[in-house]
Order: sequence, then C-alpha cells, then structure tokens
Amino acid sequence: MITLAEENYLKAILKLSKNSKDSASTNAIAEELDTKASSVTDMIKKLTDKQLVDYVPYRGVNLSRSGLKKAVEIVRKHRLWEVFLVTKLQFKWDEVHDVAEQLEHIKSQKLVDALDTFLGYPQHDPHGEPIPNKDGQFPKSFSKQLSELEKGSSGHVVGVSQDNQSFLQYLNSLNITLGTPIRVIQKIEFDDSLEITINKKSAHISNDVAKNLLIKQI
Amino acid sequence: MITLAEENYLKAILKLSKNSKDSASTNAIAEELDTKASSVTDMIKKLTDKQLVDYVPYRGVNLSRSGLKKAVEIVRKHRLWEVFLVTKLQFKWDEVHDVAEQLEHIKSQKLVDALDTFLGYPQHDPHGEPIPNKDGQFPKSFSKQLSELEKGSSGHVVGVSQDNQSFLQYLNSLNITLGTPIRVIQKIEFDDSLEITINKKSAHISNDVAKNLLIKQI
DNA sequence: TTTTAAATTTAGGCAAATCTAAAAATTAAA
DNA sequence: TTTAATTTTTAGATTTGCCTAAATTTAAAA
Repeated sequence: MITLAEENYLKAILKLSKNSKDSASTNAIAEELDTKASSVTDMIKKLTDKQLVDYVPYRGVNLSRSGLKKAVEIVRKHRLWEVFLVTKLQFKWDEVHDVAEQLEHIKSQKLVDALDTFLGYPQHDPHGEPIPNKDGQFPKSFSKQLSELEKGSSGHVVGVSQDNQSFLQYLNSLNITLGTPIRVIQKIEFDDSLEITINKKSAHISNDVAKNLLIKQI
Repeated sequence: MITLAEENYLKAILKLSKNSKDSASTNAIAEELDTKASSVTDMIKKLTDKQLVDYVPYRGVNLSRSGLKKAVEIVRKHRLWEVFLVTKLQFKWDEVHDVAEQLEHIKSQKLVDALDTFLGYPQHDPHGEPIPNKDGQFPKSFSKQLSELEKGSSGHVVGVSQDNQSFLQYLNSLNITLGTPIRVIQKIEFDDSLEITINKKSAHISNDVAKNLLIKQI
C-alpha cells in the first residue's frame, strides 16, 4: 500500500519533471514539499525499494512507469475534485487547492470513476489545467505560456499552471480570469517582463507571472 | 491539530457510549478499532492530555465536551458523504461505508457546509441514521429497535444502526431495505429471536439483527 | 475471604517520516 | 587543477501509533 507521504513525493517529482525534463534533484523536491534534503533522500530510498522511482545517488530521481501511473492518478483526482468543488459546491477558483490536496488521497477507484461521470468527464480543471482520463492520457492542449508569445500577438487566457492562492488572488486583482483577452504590447528584455493589455486596459507583469499564464492564440 | 488516529478513537468512544451509557472500556475500544488494549491505553493518555476525554485508570473513558463536539462533527461528515455517494454518485447503501470512512477525515468547514447545502440539508443517511446539524443537534427520531416491538405490532424499516457490509448484504438477501413493512408474529424467549413477516412473507431473525433494525410503528 | 480469572496498564521495542549536524561527493571558481 | 562552495548523503534522534510480554489492578468464583 502506498502512503500519503509517498503520494505527495510522487506528485512533486511529476511536477518537477514536467518543468525541467531531466531528473528531479533532491533539493528541488525538498523545496517543493517544504522539507529537508535529508528527508528527501530517505524517502527516495523507500520509493526506490517499491520501484516507484529510478534513483542514482547524487544524480536525482525519475518516476518509473508505475510511479508515473500513480502520480498521474493523483493529479487526475486532484483536478476532478477541483471541478466538483467549483461547479457543484460553488467554491471560487482560488479556494479549492487545499481541500483538493486532501481529497486527492482518497482511495477508491469506483469513487473516481463515478465522480468523473457525475461531472460529465471534464477535460480541464477550474484553472484550465488538463485532466488525464481513466487511462492516464492528457487531452491535447493548444495553449502557450504567455511568456512565449511574440510582441503584438494576442489570445485569451485558457489556464494557469499554478494554483496557489496568492497567485490566483493576484490574477483576480488584475481582473484576469479564464477567458480574459490579452495582447502583448512590449517585451522588456532586461527582466523578461511584459507590457500587455488585459481586456484592452494596459498593465505590466513579471516573467514569473507570464510563465504561469496559459494562452490560446487567436 | 487532531490526528486521523485520534479522530477514529473519538468516533469509537462516541459509538460505545451511545450503546451502553457508561464509560467506554479499554477492551471495548480495542475491539471496536481492531487494535490492542495497550495501544488504546496509550492513545487515551494522549486524548486526555488534549482534554478530549475524561479518563480514570482502570475505569474507562468518557468524551469531554470538546471531544463530543469533535466526534459528532465526524459523524456528521461521514453521514453527509454517504448521502452524497448514494444520491449523487449512485452508490448502493452497502458500498458507501469504506469510502465515507476516508472522506469523514477531510478538514474544511466550508466543504462540510457547502456539501450539506448541495445535498439539501438531509436529516438521515442512506441507512436511516440521523445526521446532526451544524450545531451538533440530532433530528428527533420516532423509531424503535425491532427487538423492542411487542408481538403483533407492525411498522416499517426506517433505518439500521450498523452499516457494515455483511449486515447490509444480509438484509438485502432478506429483501429488507428502507421502507419495508414488518410485523412481529412471535417472540422466542429462549434466544430473543423473532418470527416476523417481511412484506407479508414470514421469516425468522436473530436478536442481533433485530436490535440493529430501526422501525417506525404504524 | 482468599484464590483465580479477566481487564488494564506499564515497560521496552519497532516502523514511518521527519529533523539536525556532520561527512562525502559534485560542481564552480580561482 | 587545486580550492572553495554547493549539493547530497549518512548518522543519530525524535514523535506518533502501534506491538508483545510482563506486571498490576479489579472483578468473579470457590
């Protein structure tokens, strides 16, 4: 049986390997999970014993086939619960993270399937993030990071790639939500920040923010 | 913060004190939680330190005011989730227990309140058990244990006071479900078993079963 | 009322998941 | 290419929740 702590490690490793392609480093995992590097080393050994990750000391870890499957299942559950909270229980998109973080660990295949059906097989969560299906396949996405758009191009927001409360509340304060039209006015080379228009009104955002905004171009 | 294990102990103590009125014994708790008496003693000390129970060594435990409040909250969550599973996700009444056992530990007041609203403030779970409201009040019940009915009297099933799968499946095999009309034909003194009719068809059931069937008399 | 049986607690240990501090390996800098 | 800085791992502890075995207390029986 896989423990709650193990599930959280798998999820963190998945997230990190999506960002950077190569192995997740001990420090990066520790950072992600707000714990100490030594704790990470301990846990990685346990995950290695269970064949959920491949590990070379000092070189980082990668999810194994079965580890990836587990991690994707957790992401699936997390995002389905988020849809439930927003569409059925009227939560706001910046209120769902902590609760979904708990719900994602409920173990019952029947529950996940029934929830998926109940929600009408959604393909994206309330932040626009793709929801893998029963077989672990992610729906194809046509979005780009806002930071990748060229000067002058425009589109609208279809998602965010981070769901922490402070980021979402910052977006709220900028009047950015799913569907908001955005145009890139100027790219500042110095710090990679952007001059953009949000619903025709101009604003300046950092590269950090632009990286986490998913845009579908027009 | 109260841990998962602590929550399970509080729930067990509440259940035991409903059955027997006086303090829950160490052995009874161990039995209920399928653990050892020595483990129970350990945990009781922790609960005592947190002032969730009152404990006199060798004399058993009682829930404190705050312990009772916590325990009732857990019962509330358990039963609300059961309603959700049956009415929204099409689970059968004998399939909900294990999942609800996990869901009851999700911590979010907002979630419980929103779920309650979403479900329409149900007063009973799929087994007919009362659901305490936000303030911890249980709805008034007019049911009796089938074992308490007199010879010749009749009514219909409004609940069961145990939700383990084998009991519920036995009821299914007897064609007993919520609403089923029942009449007491004969009470056997020897073992307190009963001759009854279920939907006009006669059957014989043990006292153990009769105690856990809640009947509203006609 | 003494003896026996049953229930409960204590003592000592173990596994999971974490930590701090120190050692070892790797990477970057001089 | 040595040295310094950083990253990672090891060693040794701690806490939680559980265990077995032994001691103690309470209840039941003779």
